[in-house]
Amino acid sequence: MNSTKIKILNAAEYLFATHGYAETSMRQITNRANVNLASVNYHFGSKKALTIEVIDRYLSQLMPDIIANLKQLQNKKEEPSISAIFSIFKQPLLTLNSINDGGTVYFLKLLGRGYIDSQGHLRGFITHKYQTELRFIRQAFHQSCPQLSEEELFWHLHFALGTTSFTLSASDALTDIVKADFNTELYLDDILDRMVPYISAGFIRQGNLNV
Amino acid sequence: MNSTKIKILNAAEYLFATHGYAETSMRQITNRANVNLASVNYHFGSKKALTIEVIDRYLSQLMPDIIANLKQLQNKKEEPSISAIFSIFKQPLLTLNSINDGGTVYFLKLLGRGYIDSQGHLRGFITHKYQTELRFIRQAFHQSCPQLSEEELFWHLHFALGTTSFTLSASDALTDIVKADFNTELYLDDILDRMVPYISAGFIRQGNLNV
DNA sequence: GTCTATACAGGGATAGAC
DNA sequence: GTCTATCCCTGTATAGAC
Repeated sequence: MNSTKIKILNAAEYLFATHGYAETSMRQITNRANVNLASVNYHFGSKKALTIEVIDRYLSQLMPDIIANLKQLQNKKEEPSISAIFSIFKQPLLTLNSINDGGTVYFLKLLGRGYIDSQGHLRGFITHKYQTELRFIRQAFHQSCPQLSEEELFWHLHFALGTTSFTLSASDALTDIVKADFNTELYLDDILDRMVPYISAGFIRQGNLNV
Repeated sequence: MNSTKIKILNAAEYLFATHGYAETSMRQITNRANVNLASVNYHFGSKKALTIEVIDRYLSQLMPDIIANLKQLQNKKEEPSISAIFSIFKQPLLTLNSINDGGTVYFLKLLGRGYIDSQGHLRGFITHKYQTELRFIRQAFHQSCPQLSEEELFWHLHFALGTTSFTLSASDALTDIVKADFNTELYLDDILDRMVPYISAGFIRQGNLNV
């Protein structure tokens, strides 16, 4: 149990999610973690590698959970509802809160920032390390919803991921705008409540799934 | 006619689009533009301000195109569908790509970054300069889906922006995956075609309205 | 193995001479 | 407007202490 690594991961996760990747310096991270500056490079190799490990801490728990839920769904004979499909992701995502308080939001924020920010290094890492899991997810979805082609599902899942991670990444800014323009005080729950129907609609229309 | 400003803008635009924002240094920009390092800060104030002006060169071309297309659509007698409105954005966006290689993707990446950025300088600039254009666009959407309140429309439009920015940020990788796994050759054009129905679906309240 | 102090090159920004 | 010199901060590498 290396406590320095974990202290760095926790500090980096918080700072990356709240201030952004580029706006967070190694010195800020190590100050917050109460460790020496050089320990980041000793334990992780580079700032970029640290970013990936921060996200992978969540992914390594998320992926097996999703696969397990998918296999469970495949065992049932009936055609799955759209809400059943979403709960495949919902429960594993909420479980991330057990790793670290607010973990679910951190993960989705970091994913969004990482996808848009980095030169595709995060993407490359994920598609390489979780190659088999990602393929399994697509194939399982295809078997469960034969009315959508595997390729259509691939795109739909990515669109949904985009909506989710972008919205959460920008959630602070968006709630500020809404407060200024519409005088409405919104919290994360409210945003999610607005987002879920939007995401679902994109699946229902083309797929003709039962709600 | 200040040629130094334009030389800097051209160099920055190219380098930002090909190597990314963070990976492009002021010294690279000024070397490519054959101007002095300090001239960037003299003419633009900061690297961030330069970025905003680079984006604005895209915006200043995009906005009139979109408005023109919208007005053309409104001249037709029938009520325009949501997907028809979204298709309005497609051609102007792709035009950015023909002006500068990778322009479409880079513009949307920067737009996404600007919205994720909690400081919101880019957001403030856009909403101020393109006030009337943005209001016109919002009104067009409001006419096509009057069942959505202004606040709901705000969120839906940002969900759509998130899907677009996120997806196109990864578009090169996604087309690679699709080619490898499904043996389908896709271009930016095709991705937008797949995205429009998905984005539009979220604007339609379950069951009614023309798609 | 782990941690610390420190050196270094490259980053953006700026003051002042021209 | 333009240029030089310089400032402080960044990520990274390394030598040496525990």
